[in-house]
Amino acid sequence: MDIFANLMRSPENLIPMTTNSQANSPWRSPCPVNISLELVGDKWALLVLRDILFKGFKSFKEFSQSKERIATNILASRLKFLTEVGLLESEVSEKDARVIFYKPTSKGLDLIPVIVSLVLWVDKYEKHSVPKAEIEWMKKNTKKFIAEIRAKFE
Amino acid sequence: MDIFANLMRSPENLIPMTTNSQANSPWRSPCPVNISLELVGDKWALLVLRDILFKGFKSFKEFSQSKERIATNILASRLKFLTEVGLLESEVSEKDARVIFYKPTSKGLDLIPVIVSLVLWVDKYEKHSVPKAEIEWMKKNTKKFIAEIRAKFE
DNA sequence: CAGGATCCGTTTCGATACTG
DNA sequence: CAGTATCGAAACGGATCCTG
Repeated sequence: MDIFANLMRSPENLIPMTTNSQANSPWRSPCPVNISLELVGDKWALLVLRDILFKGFKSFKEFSQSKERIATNILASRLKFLTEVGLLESEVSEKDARVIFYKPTSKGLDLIPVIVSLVLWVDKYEKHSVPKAEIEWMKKNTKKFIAEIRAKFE
Repeated sequence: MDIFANLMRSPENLIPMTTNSQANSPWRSPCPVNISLELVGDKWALLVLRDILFKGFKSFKEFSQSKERIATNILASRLKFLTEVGLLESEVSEKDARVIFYKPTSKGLDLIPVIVSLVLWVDKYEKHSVPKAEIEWMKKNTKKFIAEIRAKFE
């Protein structure tokens, strides 16, 4: 997991803008478009977040049994990473001391709109083997939808 | 670039839902949350898109000179991939036959909202070394902002 | 049995040199 | 200018092992 350590150490992961002399650019001054490489650059990070936010997964076991079959070592590293950057927090189950529950922080919950907009894009252009009605509702009531999911964790 | 070939071949890249028996899930039926792994799982794909959509980059040279210093072989593979999946299209410059211009397709333009929501999230939580005023305008006039960028390519 | 660490072969990345 | 070719470094991921 050296890559994450490096990303965290360096401010470069926040992709600063280059000079903006491009004619086609909509910006007058330096382009304020920062993308978090640490987050979007990893196949599993956003995936774990989706499992938590939209599927209600909480424990290591649930994540590992997800259809994508993430390897346990990879999963462990991602949970650790997401916790370290403040997107998730963990707590030991009261009922079973072996079980650790992961839940999104406020910062993590604020990613819901990002995932939602991505989901809507995917639905428009890629295979959708999922209920059309719910996607439609999600599209028409985006804010409410986001609020509802948020409410489940607060 | 075998990974992309495989992703394209397999419908698995559209992360189908597992059974949804989780108590905390907001879904009644299979969760319609598909994320395009091929796109978000790669550090460079979204980055190239950002350079095109928000910085107005067009040519191989411009991308390669971007601050993140993407290696030329990686850049070539990503441009090829993004073109193959229909997010970009290329055309040879009329002025210089050596130069190839890449521009977003309609499908690519539809990703603007995704990137915008990500940018707003990043601005809220990560270092912002960019004009606050423009981010604020972008936040308050999101739709107009998106439309303006779109208009530059249509 | 849950969470996760270790080992290790395989795949992918990415810096540089090089080519049409 | 727009890419390939090469090759060492890094990450993946499956199996297995460890610990409470």
